[in-house]
Amino acid sequence: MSDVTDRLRCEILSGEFPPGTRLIELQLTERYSVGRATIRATIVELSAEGLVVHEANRGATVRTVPIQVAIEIAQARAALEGLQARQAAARASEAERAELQAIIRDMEAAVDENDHPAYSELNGMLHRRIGQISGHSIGTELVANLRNRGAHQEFRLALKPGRSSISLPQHRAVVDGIVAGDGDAAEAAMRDHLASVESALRDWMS
Amino acid sequence: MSDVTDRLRCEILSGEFPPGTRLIELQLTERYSVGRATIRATIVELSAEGLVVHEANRGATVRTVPIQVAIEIAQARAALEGLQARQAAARASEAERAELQAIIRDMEAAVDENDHPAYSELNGMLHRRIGQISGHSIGTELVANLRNRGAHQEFRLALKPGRSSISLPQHRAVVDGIVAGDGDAAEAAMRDHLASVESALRDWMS
DNA sequence: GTCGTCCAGATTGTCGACAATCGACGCTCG
DNA sequence: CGAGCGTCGATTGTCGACAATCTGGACGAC
Repeated sequence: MSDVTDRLRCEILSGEFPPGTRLIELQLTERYSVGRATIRATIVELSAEGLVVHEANRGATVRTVPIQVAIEIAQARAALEGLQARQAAARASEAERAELQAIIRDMEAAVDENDHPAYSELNGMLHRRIGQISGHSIGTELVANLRNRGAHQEFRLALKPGRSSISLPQHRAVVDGIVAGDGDAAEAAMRDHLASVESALRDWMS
Repeated sequence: MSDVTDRLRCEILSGEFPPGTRLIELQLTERYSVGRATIRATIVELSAEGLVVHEANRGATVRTVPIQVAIEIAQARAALEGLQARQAAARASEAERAELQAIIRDMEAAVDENDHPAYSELNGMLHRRIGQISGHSIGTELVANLRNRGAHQEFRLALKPGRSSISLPQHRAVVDGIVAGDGDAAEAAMRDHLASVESALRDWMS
């Protein structure tokens, strides 16, 4: 919608407004130099995206995502992205298959060089690209929503040492399934991958 | 949020505003006797729910759902509700298992009496209840969203003669799996059920 | 006759101001 | 000294008005 919506969303995701922060309309008005009506619209929108909660007459706060809900998010993503992986296996063109393999190669290089930011970026790109290739617009939309909600936790998880060496072979399995046109394998690999994210979150619970 | 949001959502779902209708803010203002700011907020909200599309400087229209997208909705629901059915099988209390069986019995009665509205209502209640029992808040939220978006098509599909006699045994299989505590069976049955919805939609495509 | 331009009406985007509501502080009373 | 109540500041909900933008049709040039 408005440019302001993107900016606020970005600042929430980057941790500028930590979870639990109250979003006071007047403060945001002067921060972004727009009227309150605009701020109001962005808050309603981000509320629908699940990034903020908006109680009547009590204003909006940045959503705090309990570990339990982060686990649910990972489960829902497993279900939806598994579906996407299956369809991507059936629909990917030759060029797209090569592109996915190239991303995997870049990820291997990033792991070798211990370049965590690059790996994280490639990770996001791989998931997004598979969604696009699947052609599943609804799934892509819902997954983007879920990714927003879980961004904070995923960010922390990615920093855990040794995490990338666990997830890399799982990603490779997903891409192998898609390249081979084996929808069952691709879906299973994707669900495995996100199940491993889920169990890592459970460990983190303590 | 506002009471107006619920009213407008209801009227869209009931067909008062058919897909493609332009939603003009001034008309809605006088229809609901509220200011334009309120209407604006409800439109942003319904837009986020996917019920209406809202192009910049061009206003809002009731979303038209092409058959292709309706199929995607059914697929995404299959993935998410399959997950819910699995978890419901693991978590349902004795009372809840009995409740689900009671709904199935009521559905059988509705089919016997050819009471389509009652069957449709029970159908919705069964799916909703399974979502609640699963305790999966994220999944429940996403499924509610998807149900809204596909409401028109599902409505037409439900009117198709003989449809209930196909879907009833599928529903029974889902509940049987949950009652038996067999998560795999419950998930498979739910996915089967929504796959059959998908193929019915594909038939309807012609 | 057709294309491009321009104008008028309609509709949306944004703003500032007022009314309604909530939370907290301080005060009084038991 | 503690509980209940009233008041006050802060924040949100709503409204009307103005500015910006888009749509459709009329007009004129080629």
